[in-house]
Amino acid sequence: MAITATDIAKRVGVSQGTVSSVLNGNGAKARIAQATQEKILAVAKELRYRPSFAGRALVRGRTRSIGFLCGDIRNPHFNELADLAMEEVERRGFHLVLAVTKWHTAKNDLETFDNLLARGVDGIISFGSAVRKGTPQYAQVRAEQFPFVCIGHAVAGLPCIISDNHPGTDEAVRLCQANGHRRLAYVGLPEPAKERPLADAAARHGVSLDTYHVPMRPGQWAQVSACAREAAHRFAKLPERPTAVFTSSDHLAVDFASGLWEMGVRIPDEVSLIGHDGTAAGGAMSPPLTSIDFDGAQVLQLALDMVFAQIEGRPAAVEPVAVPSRLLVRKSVSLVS
Amino acid sequence: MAITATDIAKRVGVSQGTVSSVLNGNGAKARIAQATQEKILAVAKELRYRPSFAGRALVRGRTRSIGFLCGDIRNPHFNELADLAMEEVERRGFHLVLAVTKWHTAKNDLETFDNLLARGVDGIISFGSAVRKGTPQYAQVRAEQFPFVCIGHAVAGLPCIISDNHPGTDEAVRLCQANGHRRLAYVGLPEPAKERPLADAAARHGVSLDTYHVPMRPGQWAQVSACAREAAHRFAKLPERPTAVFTSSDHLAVDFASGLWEMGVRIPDEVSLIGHDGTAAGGAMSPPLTSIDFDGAQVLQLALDMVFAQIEGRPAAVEPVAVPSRLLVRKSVSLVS
DNA sequence: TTGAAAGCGCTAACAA
DNA sequence: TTGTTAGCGCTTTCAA
Repeated sequence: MAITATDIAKRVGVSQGTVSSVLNGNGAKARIAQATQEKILAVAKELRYRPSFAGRALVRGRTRSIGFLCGDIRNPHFNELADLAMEEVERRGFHLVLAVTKWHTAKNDLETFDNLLARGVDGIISFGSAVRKGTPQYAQVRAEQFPFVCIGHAVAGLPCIISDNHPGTDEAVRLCQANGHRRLAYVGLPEPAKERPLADAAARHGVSLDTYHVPMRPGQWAQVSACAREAAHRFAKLPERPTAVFTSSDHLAVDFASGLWEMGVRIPDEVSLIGHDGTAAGGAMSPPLTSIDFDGAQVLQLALDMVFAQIEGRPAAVEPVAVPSRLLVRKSVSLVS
Repeated sequence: MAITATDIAKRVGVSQGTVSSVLNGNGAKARIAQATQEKILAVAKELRYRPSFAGRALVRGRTRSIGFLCGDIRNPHFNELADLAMEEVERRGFHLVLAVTKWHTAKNDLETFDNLLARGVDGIISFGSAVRKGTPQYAQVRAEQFPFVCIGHAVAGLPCIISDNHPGTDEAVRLCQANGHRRLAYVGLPEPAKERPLADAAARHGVSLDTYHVPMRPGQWAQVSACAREAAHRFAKLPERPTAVFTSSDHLAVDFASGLWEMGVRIPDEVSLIGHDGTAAGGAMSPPLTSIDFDGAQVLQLALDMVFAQIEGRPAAVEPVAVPSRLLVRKSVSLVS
């Protein structure tokens, strides 16, 4: 069994309460004799004492941990964000608990959310859209004022941060247009928040837009790669191909590009490619991927500020905060051949 | 405040102990009346009761969570493994708590390990090499018989799983040799476990081997990408380039390939590339990366079996378990031009 | 300057 | 069939 504060107390010959005060740095406040303090500290170190997480959490009513709910930790969009979040959260003395839903189903999303709650996290940052009006979880979060922030989806009545994809998308379409592209394509999951700005921009700049939804049913999440690859194969065989492809994510773009490569279609010479999310992983592609970025660092900072504010009792605004996207120009768009 | 078992007890008009029994499925064993059980269950659901994590952990002495200690969650090797681990661990009713060290320093590695302990995890799977003979952590793990498994590094006296890189590396070198390659290169971190088998195989197959260590000092971990890219730039300018490059990881290979692309050097036409770890991310490169795989799924399964065995009180073997690597042939190796 | 004690929410053994 | 009780390890207040 691990060693407890009581063990130390016995060794030093003081009460457990005294040990607790000293170990929490309240020795001075509690007016414990210097000598006693030193002895306690020494014994604690010698025995490699570490306070019981559970004991502490129980009495404090806090676990000092934040839940991070996302669809897939393999997706660079999420693992890069998780990485950032971990760093920041730890800087604040908290831990990050990851939970991935694999986007099986909305039901699974909610279950994962419940899991996180069961895990005793003090707040949740969610990239899913499951916690929405009408679900018991939504009611609970509101009733308990549970610290919560949703990123990427507007949830009425709850704090959330959404990306305004218009500016970045418009820039991207303009770039394509300037490079002579007249036929664009969207390849990816059905995502109105990304497709609408694209359709708008295409119309505005007088270029056509074809849409190829990657077929992904619930439970198929593991096969994104395969789907994107197949989509690329089909795309390559199209009689008259669009010359620039917008994908719903960098993650998908990687596989799509690989699929094109297999078909002998080269980027950016034969097809230009534009991703979404502005991940570092996109930047490490061959060629580096031009992408519609949403400034993850800023969004995350905002999100964390919002959860921590709630944890500290300051309520967060519930009007969606919109962060404008912008184009991250790299090397996957070129003059149409 | 969240709702407690006592709240339910009051509402139903029974004792808190009764509520606890029923909610833990011990209603029958405790011979609680059917009607009472139903009432309790109903109220619990209505109030969306969730047992306090801390309370439960305290009395059980377990948090039902496993720590996953790795260097970098952006590295596909780790995030793919973490993904697998999460799934399996959750299947067993546990949670996975991630902790990344960024490989700053050994000291940081140990601190992160301590963090995980402080977090109250019931066991740790570590990809770091910090917990080694001589450290207090090592002593503690042994003294407390703390459930622990190290992957990738042999730790005397502690359960560990290492990869025997010889078979896969030999296959890879043979493949290169058969394709006409006479000059190989190793690009990556100094990693004897990978370099030695490579040197052996090169000698055995009569091909030369140059070594280019990517300069990475502690704290520079964030710049792997930049380093790999620069290494590629330097490599591209070499007067007489080796024709096949072995990297220390798929992660690094991605950036190295991108760097080569920028210099106009094409894979596999001008340079063949072989990665390490056999990640899905490598398979999504253009071209798909041939890689020395170590069967992460099997290793992880083994590792989890070992931690869970220890958690359940069965001690695990402390002789290193070696898993042979094998070559994952994809499309980044071709005939030398 | 320190000890004693209450109580956080829960489980489990034992009474009633 | 159900209630009571004793802790789990900790923080914190109040006494001594």
